[in-house]
Amino acid sequence: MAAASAAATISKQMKTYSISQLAGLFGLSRSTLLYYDRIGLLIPSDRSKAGYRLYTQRDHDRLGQICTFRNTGVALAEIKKMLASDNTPSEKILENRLLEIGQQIANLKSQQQVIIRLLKEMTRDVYGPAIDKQMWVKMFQAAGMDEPAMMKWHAEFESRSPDAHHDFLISLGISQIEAEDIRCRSRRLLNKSR
Amino acid sequence: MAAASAAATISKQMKTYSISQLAGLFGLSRSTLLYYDRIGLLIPSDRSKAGYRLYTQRDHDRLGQICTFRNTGVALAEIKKMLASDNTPSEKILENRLLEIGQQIANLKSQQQVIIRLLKEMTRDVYGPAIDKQMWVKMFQAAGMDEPAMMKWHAEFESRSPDAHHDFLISLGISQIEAEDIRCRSRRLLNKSR
DNA sequence: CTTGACCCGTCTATTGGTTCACACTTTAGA
DNA sequence: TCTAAAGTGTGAACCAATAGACGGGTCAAG
Repeated sequence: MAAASAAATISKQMKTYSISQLAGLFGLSRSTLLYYDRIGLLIPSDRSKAGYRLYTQRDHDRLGQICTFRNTGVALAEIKKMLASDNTPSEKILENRLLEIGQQIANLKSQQQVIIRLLKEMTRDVYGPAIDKQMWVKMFQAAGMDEPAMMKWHAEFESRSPDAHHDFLISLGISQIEAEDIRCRSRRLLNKSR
Repeated sequence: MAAASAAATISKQMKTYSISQLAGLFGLSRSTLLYYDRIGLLIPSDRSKAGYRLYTQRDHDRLGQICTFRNTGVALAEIKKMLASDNTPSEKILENRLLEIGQQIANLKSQQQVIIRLLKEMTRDVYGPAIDKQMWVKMFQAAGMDEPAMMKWHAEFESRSPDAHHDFLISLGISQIEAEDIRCRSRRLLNKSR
């Protein structure tokens, strides 16, 4: 029993990390590790005689896993479950998360639409009906959209409501011909991708 | 002064809404309106003699605006600012939000990548290296991906790391020829969109 | 006048932490 | 060896944006 205990107990020679050390290693704050301890997600294997948390290599590895799952946006409670039962009910959780992400992206995209509509209205009020195409491009670029993203956006707009897309393009002061060109390219992109 | 007061005061005949009525009208909960009152975002213009909140038509309209901005995901504090100064410093806020949304979408997409990588590893561990193509398609479909979305995903994978994409396709038990076909189509889609 | 539906304010819980206050321990330099 | 700084412990409060429960007051119909 003494031998078993010796094997099970954390060896004194083993390398341990203090809370701030470990946090720094993973780019987390001390507070976060305190929090993980509190919610039982990562409880340090040992304490110093003064009560300081001592994280072992195993704790270090576990935190690595936690960070990996955290990067998927899975809730901490779910991560805890996944690490507890180490076979693979994890799959379901990850698949659910994949589904969630899809919905969230869809939400964000619809928010984009709303904002763009609002900005369009506001700029029309202020600058008159003829808004510069330039200005829109600048605005989209400021929003992190690059050329392909803008093309994709046009394609989506075109598929969602072709008439509104046409009106929108015309409202930018773009010529009929150029507008038709953009719509045509949008439709082609759309056809390619389905 | 009596006349001015009469004009400024809320007329007794004016149609008013109770808190639950108004909430129902906009698909919100009573708690939400209570909260909006507490943070000063929407304070009812009047109270009944028993202290009940009475929302006027103007309150109703203001809530409409609030809901519109809420649909853009702008924080309530920002909405409050926008409604307070009614010219257009709102633009900056909306543009910032547009930027934020772009970042959030990028985050979510990277989360997707992480999950897909994890799921791939897990399924390989459990079912051996030869995973069914069928299974992946089913999994993606469960995640809300349709054909065009899957094609887009392949295109992204191809652009991000062509070798890994190739390995991935082969690992699904897909023939060299079919894999080449998919990669080729991915590249074409990619070229079209940039 | 009673009943049931509605409303009141207040309190708690949620997620993933962050920040604060205050006391104790460790470590470094003088 | 003393002291000051840095590190650590605990517990609590705070953030957004609600949701729900509580005990008690109010309103309309029967």
